Amino acid sequence: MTDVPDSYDPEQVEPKWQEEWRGSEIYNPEGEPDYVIDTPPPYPTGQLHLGHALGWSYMDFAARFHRLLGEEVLFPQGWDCHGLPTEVKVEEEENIHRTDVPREEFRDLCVEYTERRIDGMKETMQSLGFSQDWEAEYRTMDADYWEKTQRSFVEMADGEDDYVYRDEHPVNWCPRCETAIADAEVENIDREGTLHYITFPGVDNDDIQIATTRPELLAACVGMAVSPDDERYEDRIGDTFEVPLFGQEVELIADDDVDGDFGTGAVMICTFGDKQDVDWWAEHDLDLRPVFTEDGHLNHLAGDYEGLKIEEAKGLIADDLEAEGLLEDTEPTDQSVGACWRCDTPIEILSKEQWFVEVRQDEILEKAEQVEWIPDHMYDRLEDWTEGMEWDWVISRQRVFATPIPAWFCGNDDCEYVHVAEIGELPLDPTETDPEIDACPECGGEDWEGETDVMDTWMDSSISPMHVQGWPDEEFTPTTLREQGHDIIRTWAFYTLLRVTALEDEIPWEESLVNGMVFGDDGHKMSKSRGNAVGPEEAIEEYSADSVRQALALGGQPGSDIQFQWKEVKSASRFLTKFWNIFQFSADHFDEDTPEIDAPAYRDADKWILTKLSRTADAVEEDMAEYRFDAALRKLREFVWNDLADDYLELVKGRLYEGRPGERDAARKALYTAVSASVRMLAPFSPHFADEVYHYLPGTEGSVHAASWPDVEFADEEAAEKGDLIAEVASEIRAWKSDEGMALNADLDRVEIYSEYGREWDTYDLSEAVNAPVYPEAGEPNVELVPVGIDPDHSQIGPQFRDKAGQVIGALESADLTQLKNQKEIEGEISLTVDGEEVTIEGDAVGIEEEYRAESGEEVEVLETDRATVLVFP
RNA sequence: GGGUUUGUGGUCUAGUUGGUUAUGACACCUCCUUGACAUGGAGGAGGUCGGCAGUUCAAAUCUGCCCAAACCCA
Repeated sequence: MTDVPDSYDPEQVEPKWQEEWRGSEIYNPEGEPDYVIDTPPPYPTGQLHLGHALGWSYMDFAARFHRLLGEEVLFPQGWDCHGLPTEVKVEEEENIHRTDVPREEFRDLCVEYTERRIDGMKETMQSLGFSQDWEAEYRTMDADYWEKTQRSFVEMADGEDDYVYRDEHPVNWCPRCETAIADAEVENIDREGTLHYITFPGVDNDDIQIATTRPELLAACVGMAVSPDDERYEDRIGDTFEVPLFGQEVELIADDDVDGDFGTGAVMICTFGDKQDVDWWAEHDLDLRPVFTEDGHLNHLAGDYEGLKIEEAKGLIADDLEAEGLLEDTEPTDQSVGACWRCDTPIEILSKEQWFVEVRQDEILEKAEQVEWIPDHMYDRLEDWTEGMEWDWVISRQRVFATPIPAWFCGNDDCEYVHVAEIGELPLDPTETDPEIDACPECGGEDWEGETDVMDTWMDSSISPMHVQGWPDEEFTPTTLREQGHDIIRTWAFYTLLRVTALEDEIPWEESLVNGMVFGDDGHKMSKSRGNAVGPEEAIEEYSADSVRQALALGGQPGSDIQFQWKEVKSASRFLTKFWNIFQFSADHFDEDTPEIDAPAYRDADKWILTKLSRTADAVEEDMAEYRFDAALRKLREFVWNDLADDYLELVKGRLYEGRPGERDAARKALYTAVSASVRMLAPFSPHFADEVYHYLPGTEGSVHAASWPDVEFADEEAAEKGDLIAEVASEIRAWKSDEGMALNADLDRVEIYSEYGREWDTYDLSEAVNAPVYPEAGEPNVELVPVGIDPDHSQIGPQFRDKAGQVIGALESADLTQLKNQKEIEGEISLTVDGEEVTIEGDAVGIEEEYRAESGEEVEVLETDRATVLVFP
């Protein structure tokens, strides 16, 4: 084989194979798949970042590995299209407000925009060599997908279980996005606020002071509260006070949840400042005085302040309190405020009529426990989040670009009937279509008003495993794997568990593999302002996709955060070069018949490398099956570099160049087996490189990704031991030559090797490797033997002597070495006096370290390895 | 404030049920063009395994406390 290029050029090779794969069907499963990935449908931001690259690499490693095992793998790719950020971008780009154009037109603009974004991300995915089945691509904005979302809604609304309901209830509200949002979409941000000490004049009693960071909520004040244990207010429970500036009268109540140490120990209760207010309001049956509008202004209940923005009102009201002499003091305070995770605007809590999905914690957790979480502590996160859920999931959004809620309201103002569509009517947009039923079953009215609210996008993505499994046409069976970042456990994983449990009473996936975050080279979160952000494209261009993938695999074990390091990418690229050179050298000795070499006369070195290969393949397979990609790749690299290249290749060079046909064939066959197996094991990590090598390898047909996992059952323990001896001696002599300043191929007069294998081993390859005649010898070399120390076996001496073990070791160390040696050799045990007592130690438990010393003046060098004593005659 | 996770040579990282000399990579120093590879080879220096206490004959590993960081939650 001489047509193998001298060097490996990923810039040319990678695009070539990507093109090849695109035109083939190797990533499309045939028939019923065995291994199904519920790929996270990313939000089409247009940019695939390294965090995505990590998650997708994990999935691709798993997909390719399972294909090599002969499984039919379904690795689809979806896109979670709907959502606010796109609406905002489109508004910016078109310079319009979404209400400026008809809903349908605005939706079309969003679709068009999303398509462009998807294309960009797809390109990066392909340049990273991911092996999705693009025939199974889906987009949640397509009608055939959101038909499923609507169907799932209808089933959950109509089913006996009745998960979906409509109600007025306080919800998180983003005043900028002007929509309700779910708990999962609220993020807490820490900031410094101002604590206002405000006097509430007493009605027929003394004044009281409260502390609040939100004076703009005075208009919404419906009560005051103190801790029941607070002695300062012991006699004042039930007293009435007047709300400053606004005049409504409120009562002081006692509640355990008041923190008496904060501010003055008295707080005002408003509708609503936070969730705590909601609790108090519900528990003490207080009035509802909502003062905020949906777009973040004050309404008529705020009197003169009507129309002001919330932030403006805060300042003005504080000023006016000051003017009235009711603002006692202000001080800075650290506060944590809920904010919209999409735009960081502080959220408000408004009481609104919305659609909800009931959260049934127990049944979600029951299913979550049946999922295998990798790493398993990720289950705890889900459990914590689930148990901490206080409110049901609000699924309606006051937006446009999302799945329409298939429901209508009776057009008769006096009738409150709400009609949910039948499954047969779907997909539909209720703002454009009337229901199939004619008359309202309650009032007989025939006019219908379509629901303009749309669904939370998590309603789309939380049925992804069902979509992937062909629901509703096919009966649902759990997918095999869900891979995702730990940041979306509380959202996507949670909602998916909720939905699949509700709809199918099944787990969505058997295994949930969680990836960590990817940090920059400096160990910090990647950010543009920090200047440590790296995109996949940049890294590919610098070193190759195959190297980036290896660097991601080796960054740490799945689940832990990893640091993106250029040096790892670089060392991966060096490994590929090394592997290429090994292959190139090997290929020189291969021909078309090499794979067919039958009954080769393997020598010890061959049996040794095959045994090592077999062990490596087993270990790597085990790691891959457990998603320990880091360990798998590390073991593979060590085998290829240390065992195959450094040791085996050096040993068999002589045989390959000058051996007799039979001897040569054995080496060629063993080498072929090792290279062929290694390249297949590398295929999940570096698929382009692997295909390139595989394609040049004789006896192969088609892609390495359609090949099978190496099945090298070779176990010759004795040959493995002898091979270790050979490799060890070769390496020791190489090191010695290096130390002596000799050329590594310098010839030697002869080498004698004394080992437990005596004369019963194969010296041919070693002799070639060290360039000297090699004489295996039994017995002891004829040189002076000097004991230099002891090597106690703590695992024997420890348990035997317990608390005396330290003294025993001490006695051994100070004993006369020659005497110890004699005792051990003659009696098989060692007797010592320890602390005035006679103790006896098994001979096995004490190793005697000895060194051979050449007689002075003799032309011989004595080298010691673990398994042998080597006499080198230069 | 609560929870989860992490802390190993300059940097990143491995270490399965406690057991001799703690893994590898990168960087660093010295030497070497030998018939795959100088993107290579051989050798070397560099660690109180975050700290303190405890359990044990024996702790990177188990327990407790403390410190630091990341994430999640309040």
